[in-house]
Amino acid sequence: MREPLPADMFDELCPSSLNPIRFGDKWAALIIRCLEHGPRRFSELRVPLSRVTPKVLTQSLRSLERDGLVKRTVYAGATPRVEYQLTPLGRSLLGPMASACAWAQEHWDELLDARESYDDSSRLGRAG
Amino acid sequence: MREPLPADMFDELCPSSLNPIRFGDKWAALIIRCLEHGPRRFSELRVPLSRVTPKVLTQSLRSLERDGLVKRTVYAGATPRVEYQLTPLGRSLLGPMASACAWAQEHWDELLDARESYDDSSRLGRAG
DNA sequence: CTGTATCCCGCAGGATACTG
DNA sequence: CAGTATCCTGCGGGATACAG
Repeated sequence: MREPLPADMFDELCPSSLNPIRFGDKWAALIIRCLEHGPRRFSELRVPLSRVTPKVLTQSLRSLERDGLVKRTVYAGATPRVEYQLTPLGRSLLGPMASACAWAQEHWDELLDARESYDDSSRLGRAG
Repeated sequence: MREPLPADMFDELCPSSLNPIRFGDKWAALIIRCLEHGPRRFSELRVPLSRVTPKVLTQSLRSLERDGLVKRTVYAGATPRVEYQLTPLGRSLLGPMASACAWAQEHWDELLDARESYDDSSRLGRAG
């Protein structure tokens, strides 16, 4: 209950200071879930991710590709056709993500309540 | 393998567009792990989180407190003494976080390798 | 259809110094 | 000891338009 903490968490724990725990950029997790049940084309992804501009979607996909989580396949033909799919490495993230997702489902209300009462008492306590 | 995706992932899946999956701000996950084995004082947190300025550490802690994940306790006395500890809600995050952490430990090398070969072929392929 | 090209901006987060 | 106060910066990410 009172062992000293390691001197530098950045060297001691997960590589790169545990930042992979954030699962990449803002849309990465959502994209991965969109690919969970099979390959999708760019335009197919744009539907559920309607709030993401094509530029940003491309950015995120490139980043995922770079990290070996997603594979991009171009099919030759008259009209462009590109498919994105999870690599085995990408699939291996589904477990942890499901775990985080379940947490959110289960505790989201608590978190919102906490937030609300914190804000309330701040407003009252400091009258502003 | 080709069911259509839900129209808007933001309404369909985890609350707030799955963003809780990012576990808060840049340092949140690290802080939570620092509190895993019991309450810590501000200055105790500063040691392992030596790269985080006091301002930012305070910010993150406040945010965690606001979300009901961390409890802040002030002990009266001659000199200031403040302790931070996980709430039950905060503890409930340890599971998912451990899962994400284990993933990072296990697959970090693969990810780095992927990144490297992606960057290499970009450099060669486009000669830039 | 699958993206780039530009331009733009808020704000998380860092540096540094100071306080009760 | 446990923070604030200020100032500053990068860049993630959005809007809009265009291209192969």
